[in-house]
Amino acid sequence: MLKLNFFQRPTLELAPELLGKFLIYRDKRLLITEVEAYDGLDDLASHAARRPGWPNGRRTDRTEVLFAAGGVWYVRLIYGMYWMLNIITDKKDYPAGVLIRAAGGFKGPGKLTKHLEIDKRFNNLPANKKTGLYFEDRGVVVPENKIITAPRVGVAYAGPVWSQKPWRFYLK
DNA sequence: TAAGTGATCTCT
DNA sequence: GAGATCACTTAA
Repeated sequence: MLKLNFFQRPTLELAPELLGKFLIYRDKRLLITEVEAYDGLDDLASHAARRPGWPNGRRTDRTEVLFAAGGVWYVRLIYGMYWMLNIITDKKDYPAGVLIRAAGGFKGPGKLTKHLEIDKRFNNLPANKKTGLYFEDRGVVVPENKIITAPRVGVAYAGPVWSQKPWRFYLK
C-alpha cells in the first residue's frame, strides 16, 4: 500500500508516478492510467488558489481539506452529478492534490467514481485499509516514454497561463 | 451541441 | 436568500 511518505512530497513529482499504480476498493483493483495535478497557492485552476480577498489561499468549508497533509481524499461534486476523486498531496497548509481521471478502463473521473460508488462519504478520510480506498504498487513498471503530458481538462477559467500547464499525465 | 443537476460561493 | 458557476457525461 502506498503510504504517507509517497503523498507528502512535491505534487508534480509524485503525480506521474501514480500511473501504473492500482486504485483499490472493495474487491476491485484498477490500474491508474490518467491523472491531473493541482499544485499550490498560485495555481488558478485549483479551488484553493490565492485570489482577491484570499491572500493565503481560499480556505472555506469545502476547500479546507486541500490544505491538509498528503494522504487524504478530496471528493467533490461537479455539475450536480459527478463525483471527482482527488488525493491530497504535499505538506500541511500547502494546498495541492491529484485528480484521478481514469483507471481500470474507466475513462473520465465521473465514470470512475460512478462505477466504484464513491461519493462524499470519503471526503476528508485517509487513503488506507481502514477506509478501504487506497493505492497499491503491484510492480507494474511504466517507462518514461509511455507517459504523455498535456494541459488539464476543463480549466479554461484559470486563464491562459494556468489552463495551459502540462499537468495532466496519461499512459500512451 | 446542449441539457441535466445540486453544492457552493458571492453579493444583496 | 438569489443568482451564477462549475476539474462532466450522455443522448441526440
